[in-house]
Amino acid sequence: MRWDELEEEPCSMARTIGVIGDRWTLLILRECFLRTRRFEGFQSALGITRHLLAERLKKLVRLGVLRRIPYQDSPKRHEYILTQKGLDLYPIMMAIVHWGDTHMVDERGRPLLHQHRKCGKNFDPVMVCSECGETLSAKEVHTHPGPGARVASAKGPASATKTKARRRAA
Amino acid sequence: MRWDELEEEPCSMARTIGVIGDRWTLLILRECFLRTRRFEGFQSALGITRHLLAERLKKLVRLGVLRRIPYQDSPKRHEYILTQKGLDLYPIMMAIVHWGDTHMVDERGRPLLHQHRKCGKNFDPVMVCSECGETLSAKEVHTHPGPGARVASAKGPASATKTKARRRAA
DNA sequence: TCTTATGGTTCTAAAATCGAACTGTAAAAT
DNA sequence: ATTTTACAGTTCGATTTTAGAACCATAAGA
Repeated sequence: MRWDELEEEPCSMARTIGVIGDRWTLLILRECFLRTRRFEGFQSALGITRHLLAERLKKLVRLGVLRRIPYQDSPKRHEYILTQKGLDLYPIMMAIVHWGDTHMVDERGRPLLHQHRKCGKNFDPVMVCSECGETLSAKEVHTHPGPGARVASAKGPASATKTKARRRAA
Repeated sequence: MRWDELEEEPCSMARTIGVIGDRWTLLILRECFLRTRRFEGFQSALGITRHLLAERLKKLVRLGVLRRIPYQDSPKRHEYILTQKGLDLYPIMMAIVHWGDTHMVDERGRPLLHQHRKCGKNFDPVMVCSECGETLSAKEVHTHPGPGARVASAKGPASATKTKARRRAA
């Protein structure tokens, strides 16, 4: 399975990984949620090479996660801000941070606390069932094929009917 | 910032990315949650090269995400199963799947549905505040430094006091 | 005029990944 | 008895990605 095939996989996880599944992209998105908007800002905060940063930003714009907005002319300058599609990545980011808070902190404790404006308290993100509101864990969930599932073909990677050349973005 | 520096960053997200922040690792973990346990199973489901698979499994075991359990002698064979630390990745996986379900499905719909055993219904995962139970979104959250935050040094990547050579696992 | 700020692009070297073959044990098939 | 299959890797050369640094371009400021 190559990278440009990921988005064609009949699996929402594989497709999402095709968008955010590399280290720099996730760190760039972290910066976005921390209100970084400009090339220099990303570059100095992350230490990413300018080359890769330019490429990743382009990709995120192409996929509709970021929007490229001019904020001055001559020289043309742009800011990168999250679209709604990008903002919707927030639960993923928070889940990642929370796992790190739980399993990867050192003796000093958490680097960052999160305060819920509505209730005023520092919180952890909790995943619940949209239907009954109860906390979810892996063992309480049963998965079964949905309408977009691939037809059960012989095993092996990807689908049998080679769906090449049908590239679409977002 | 190199990969082996990620786990030393004062950021739970960076540290977590050091563990799961590459494409193959995330796909391997997807298979784990789908009950795959053996080398051949991962390999044929994913099409990953055996070389990389062996390396990634080793890494996940070293980091305490998977446990390597013998299931027969001569020849020695092992299964890879999620530890509690690994099971705790579930909210991340579900958040990733849910984003894909929302933004990356084609006209046919979702490849996979999730049913909550307790209430019996197909559900979406929802992220709520652990303190008040309300649904969370990025704009309602304020972040501030916690005890493990790095002391504000001059800007630039990572900390000023080069913390090299202080490698620890998990 | 020289320096700085910003947002890139280009280039070479190093690292990661791919793809395929190979190793080794033991059960099953011929 | 010999060959084939299943499984779990390891090894190795070729390809692709990433790192690191320099370079280009525009305009403001010293």
